[in-house]
Amino acid sequence: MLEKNFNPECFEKNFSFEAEASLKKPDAVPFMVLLPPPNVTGSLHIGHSLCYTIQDIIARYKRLKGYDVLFQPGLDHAGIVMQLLVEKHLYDKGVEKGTLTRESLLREIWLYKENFANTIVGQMKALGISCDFSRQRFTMDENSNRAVNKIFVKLFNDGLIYRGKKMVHWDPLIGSAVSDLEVVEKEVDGNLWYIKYMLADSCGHISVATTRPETLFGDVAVAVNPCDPRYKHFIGQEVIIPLVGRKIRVIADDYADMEKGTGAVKITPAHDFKDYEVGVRHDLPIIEIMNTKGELNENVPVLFQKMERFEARRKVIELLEQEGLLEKVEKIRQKIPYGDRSDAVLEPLIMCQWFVDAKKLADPAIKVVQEGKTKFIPKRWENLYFEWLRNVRPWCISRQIWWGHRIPAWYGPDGLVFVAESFEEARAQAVKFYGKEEVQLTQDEDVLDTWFSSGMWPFITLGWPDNTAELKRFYSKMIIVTGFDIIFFWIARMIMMGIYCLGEIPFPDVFIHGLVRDEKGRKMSKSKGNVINPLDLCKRYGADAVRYTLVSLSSPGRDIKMSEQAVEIGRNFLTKLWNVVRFAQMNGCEYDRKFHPSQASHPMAKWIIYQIKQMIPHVENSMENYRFDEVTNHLYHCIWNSFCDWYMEFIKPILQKSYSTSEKCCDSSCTSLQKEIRTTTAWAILQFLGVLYPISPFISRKLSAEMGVTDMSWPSDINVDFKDAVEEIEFLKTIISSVRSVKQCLHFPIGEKVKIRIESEDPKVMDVISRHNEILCRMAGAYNEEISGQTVSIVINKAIIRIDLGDKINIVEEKTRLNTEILKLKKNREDALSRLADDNFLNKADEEVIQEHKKRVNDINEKIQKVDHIIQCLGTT
RNA sequence: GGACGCUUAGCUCAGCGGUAGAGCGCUACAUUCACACUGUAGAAGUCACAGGUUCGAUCCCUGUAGUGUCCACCA
Repeated sequence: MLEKNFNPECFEKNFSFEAEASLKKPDAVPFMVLLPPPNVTGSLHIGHSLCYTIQDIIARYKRLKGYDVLFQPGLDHAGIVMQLLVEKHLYDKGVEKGTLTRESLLREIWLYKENFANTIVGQMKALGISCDFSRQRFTMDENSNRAVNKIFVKLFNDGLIYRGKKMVHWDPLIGSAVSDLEVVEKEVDGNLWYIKYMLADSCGHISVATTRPETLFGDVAVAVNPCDPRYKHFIGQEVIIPLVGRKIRVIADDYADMEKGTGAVKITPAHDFKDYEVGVRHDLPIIEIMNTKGELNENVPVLFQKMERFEARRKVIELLEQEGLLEKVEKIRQKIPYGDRSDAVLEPLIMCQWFVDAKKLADPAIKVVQEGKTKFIPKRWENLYFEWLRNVRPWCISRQIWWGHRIPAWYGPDGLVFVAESFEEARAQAVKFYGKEEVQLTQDEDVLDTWFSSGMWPFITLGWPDNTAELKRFYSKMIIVTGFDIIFFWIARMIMMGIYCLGEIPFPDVFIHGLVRDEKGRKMSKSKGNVINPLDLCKRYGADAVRYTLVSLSSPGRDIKMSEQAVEIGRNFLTKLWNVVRFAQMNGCEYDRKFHPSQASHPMAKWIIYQIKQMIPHVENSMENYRFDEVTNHLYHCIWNSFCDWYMEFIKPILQKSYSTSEKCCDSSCTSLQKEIRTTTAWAILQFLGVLYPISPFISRKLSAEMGVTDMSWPSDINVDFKDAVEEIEFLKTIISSVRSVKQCLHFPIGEKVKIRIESEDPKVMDVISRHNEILCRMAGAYNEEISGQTVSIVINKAIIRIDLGDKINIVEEKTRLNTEILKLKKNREDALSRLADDNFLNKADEEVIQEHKKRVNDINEKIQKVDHIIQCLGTT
């Protein structure tokens, strides 16, 4: 028997879903949910909870629907993030950064990796995620490493990977290059300094505005717009760089914007992306003035050498001011690029790095989405995807850190590079190339961008490059669920890599969910202190409630405003369910496997069966469309409003034993009626639990087990036609609600029963009333008997319900109420009639709509007639 | 600067070419009946604004305003 209090903590921990997660159905249709691998560093945040819950719902639903589901978990090695984190941990333990060798640092990181991984798996299990943990993968597994090398070599041989000297975003704090995507622009307060560059051959100067005066040491020109009348005569002249005295030429280039600054801009090709392009156009020299630590190098005056970049900036300004070369300073808001992981100001530096020519990979990836082979849901995210891929730039994939896939490239003594899947192969290449027995080779020090291997996730998790059975069975049959923020980082690259490596799309559907924000709509962040920890919530409210709440709030293309209070939505609903099941249990509702809904005879049983029959296709439709908010909505109303509020109240007298003895209309089948109701009730509950199971699996399992059913199953087709019974019950519901409403509106004491009388010329209506008289009176708080004197009357379909409210009734008010009602009815009738009088409407509207309007008019007429009649009666009494 | 969203009840959000919906909140009543994490009833909306298409627009189109996000941008 269920405990009185619904306490998820007591039973959630007892359930493990590993058995069903690893269950294989070789004869069924394969379907795969590919879990985006969380960073091995992380613990799960509320965004993960939503993402994983959605995937778990899909996986469980598909399992119930008979698919052979592979729900594949894994972890990402998270190169830079992981190395930074472990270095910090070690630092806290007293290990200075830079004192460990490559090998010893990697050893340490692997140890941490094991710990972190266990934490994440534990958290996922607590949330009830039913992925197959026996198939847990890691981006640095043995086969993944082989895959990475193999693809690197293939891309290299195809000319799609190259090593070259280019300008990259450099993170001085991490000491590594990063890709464009790892740059975040932040708007900050800054200064715009106006500096005088004196003319070399005559007096006068050109003023140049800059936000980075320290880079003047690397200046090689000053550019002005060829159309700018202010500077036309300066073109070709020489100016002197302040503090260094080097002469540079004034050049004409469209790049100089007449509106910005002074219209003259200093050109520093070694330290600015745009300036670099100008330098190339004008064949200007490149002067690098900064080292990889962000300090000025030997190409600047001695005073500045080894000076940190921001210190150098202050010093430059100070000296310029002393020399009277600083014209003015302007306070501005400016956007500055920061590293997304280090939060350090990035420097554009020219360096030798490895790049992927993403442009060539992008074209087929654009095509498959255009052709609808891969679909984004909601569709509008495709725009973002196209936009990025069409403008994709070379992808810098080398990172100057140690944790990650080491680049499979080896250098000969003369610096020549040999790219191969292994050292042995590289050596063989080198031996052949140099024609010597022994060649000294050194491997490239760099590792690959984490996203390089993440891009292969769909197939390395299935065992590629080995030709496994899983690969054959599940590749391109999977769904990806993720947030829009990694469409570029991950989705685009998986599609590119998938097509390039296997010649086939990895997945037909990409479902993009919204971001989880705080209750005010702000992004959650540690610094704001508005982070909601999902595991705390699970502890307090239960994982089921958290899961239910998250998806009930998630609508397509919209972010979710989440608060702790919101979880009460799920908690309250599940408590209600718990209680109603407990009540059913207390009343001997037992599941009977042999029961079929078509056997039901009692109208209320038929009614609830019908409600469930109606709900199932709605839920299925919503599931197929990834509308989990709709799924919860359908369930909520069917369980709470239909089942608890109406059905349960309705059958209470039947369930409770005394009913069977006092009920007169029943013959010996009384106990069989009771049995039918009990069985129907249990059956209904199990249908609900089956539908709820994908969303809130713990409680579904728990309650199911209480009903003696251990296997969860999706409701099978309910093929019944209970139209008459449904109409009958709906009619009763309206009467009950209306009587209640009249009683309360006129302040009739709630606890007191009111006298009612129901009249109708239709014998069918009177039959319904007499059959359900007892429950009708019970639920309406009334008793049905002769009434003499004043009544309030309401019209429902073909019946008039007269209610005796004693001294609460005021004839004048009652007449007013009825007259107002007639006015309202007439207004509605007028609306409909005016449409029906319009030829345009009659000619052009759908026949169905016209009929509907006609019926509306008829119904209203009938009702007006009855209400009118009531008013007449009031007048005469 | 470019692109994409959003604007519906006090709040959070569904919806839809044919009489405007839910949850929460609010108001009144009920006090131990499975459930106060409850029940019953109720109030509450110019569907941002202006045009257009249509027999009919909250819904489709155009524009305006407000708001949010992403991309680009170190003068």
